[in-house]
Amino acid sequence: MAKNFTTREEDYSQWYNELVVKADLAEHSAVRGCMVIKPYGYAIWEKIQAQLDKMFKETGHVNAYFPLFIPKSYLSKEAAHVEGFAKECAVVTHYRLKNAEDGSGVIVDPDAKLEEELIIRPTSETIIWNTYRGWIESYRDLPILVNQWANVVRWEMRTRLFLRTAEFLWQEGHTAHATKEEAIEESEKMLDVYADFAEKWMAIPVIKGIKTESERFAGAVETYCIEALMQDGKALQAGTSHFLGQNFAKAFDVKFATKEGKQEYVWATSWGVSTRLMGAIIMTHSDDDGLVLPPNLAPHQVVIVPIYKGDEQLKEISEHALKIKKELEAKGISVKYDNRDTHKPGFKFAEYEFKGVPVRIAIGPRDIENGTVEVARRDTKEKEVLQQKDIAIKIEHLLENIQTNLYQKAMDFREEKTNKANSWDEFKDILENKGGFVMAHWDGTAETEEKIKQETKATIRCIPLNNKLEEGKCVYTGNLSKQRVIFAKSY
RNA sequence: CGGGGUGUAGCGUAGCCCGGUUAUCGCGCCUCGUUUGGGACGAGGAGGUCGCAGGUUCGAAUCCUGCCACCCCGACCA
Repeated sequence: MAKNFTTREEDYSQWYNELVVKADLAEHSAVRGCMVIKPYGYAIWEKIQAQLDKMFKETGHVNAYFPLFIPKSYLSKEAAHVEGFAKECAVVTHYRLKNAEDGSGVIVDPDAKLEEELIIRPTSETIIWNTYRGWIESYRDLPILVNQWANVVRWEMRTRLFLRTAEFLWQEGHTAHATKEEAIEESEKMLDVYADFAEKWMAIPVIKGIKTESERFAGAVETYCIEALMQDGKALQAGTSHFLGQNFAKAFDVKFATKEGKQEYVWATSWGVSTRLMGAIIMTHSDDDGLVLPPNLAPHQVVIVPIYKGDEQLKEISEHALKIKKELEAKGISVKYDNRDTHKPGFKFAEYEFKGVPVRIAIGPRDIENGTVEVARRDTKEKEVLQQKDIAIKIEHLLENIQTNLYQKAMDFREEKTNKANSWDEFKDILENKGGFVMAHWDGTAETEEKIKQETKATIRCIPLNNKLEEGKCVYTGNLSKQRVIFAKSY
């Protein structure tokens, strides 16, 4: 049953389909590439949501909700934006069905054609900036720091479970500011929030950087990103934050009166992360035995499995188990006590390993006798027998330990897979044989970037923030370069 | 949209080339019993428009034609 899940993206698909966070691809072609997120998978998303939402609020943001439908004309107001999204939009053209005259079912009523087509949001900049025009008159109305939890649709030609689905869940922050400096500060601040979340909660090390012009968000002046490295050596963009300049303010005519009484265009940012993060967690930590969840995001941090013969023994063991459960819960640890009598302990052990529960406690007659429990950690598969006394504090430390260990393991892996290339041959060799991040000099032109992509499939993931400046020669053209940038094959 | 591949039970499959009883096997599911410290065992049972439509034939999962769907690779992208 165990397959080499850690090396190839296709194998992860089997994962999803078999047990873990099953994403059923709908059978009908029209909804091909959409996910059904099963309860256990959704519980992980809820944990992600809860923590991010807290961090957004701590940085002064509030939630709001904007329409799913965007009038077509809105989308066409910002030139670069429409160019970036036009090719992947789902369009609503009618508002009514009727019975077919030949009785063959329902058909679209041709009389119910919309005057103006509606686009199902691929992102909400346009409708939000159209709304902001009415909210902003004076510098006193600024800043606006709004976030939206929503679903969006991008009609991708090719979908990949979790990483690129036709419909996905995300949050999108849209802020408006009086000054350029404040807006830039906001986009950098939110990038820090994302990086913090990735490292402390998902246990995924990320590199903060800015995108090159060709990889920049459609309509942005600057795109900041966090880049993570998956176990198969491919890079994954885990989050983005954009400094939008005055592009959307100009497109939607959003001006404010300054203290001096002058009319000026508003400065904007937008930032988002999506259900792709769940893919990142799976592809960073999973092993051949299944999912491995970081304790901070696991729906159940601890599972207790009783081992017993007969109802009487179960009753006695349950008393101990529930007492331990209570003690753990008092420390804020989420615990599941699995007393189902329809499955044997061995089956449960395997099942929770597959689901990535960080810590498993087994308790049976032997333990009752000795006042012990058997504690197994998911990340290393190590087991030890511990005294029930003070178990809560031990488990608390163990969970912290697992969280740190997962991060360190991922960090070690990334460092091993980050290499410098000083020649074109070396560059190609690393990409082909080692994978991972390649630090190389680049002459700064989009042409060179494009040629490298054509020849190797690798793209510039980002130019790291606070990058070390060093003189060098472009790995492809030999032209002068002032710094190394990060190349990788990516999802 | 281009190139390749595949459709048989909830999942994974054999059979197809070379047409012939009641469509194979494993997992899963149901019942009963024995089990329960690492995915239990035995016995019995349920479950099928063989992707769809047409054709050839005494007879089609198997041969022919058309259609549909899905998967993989590429362009696009969080």
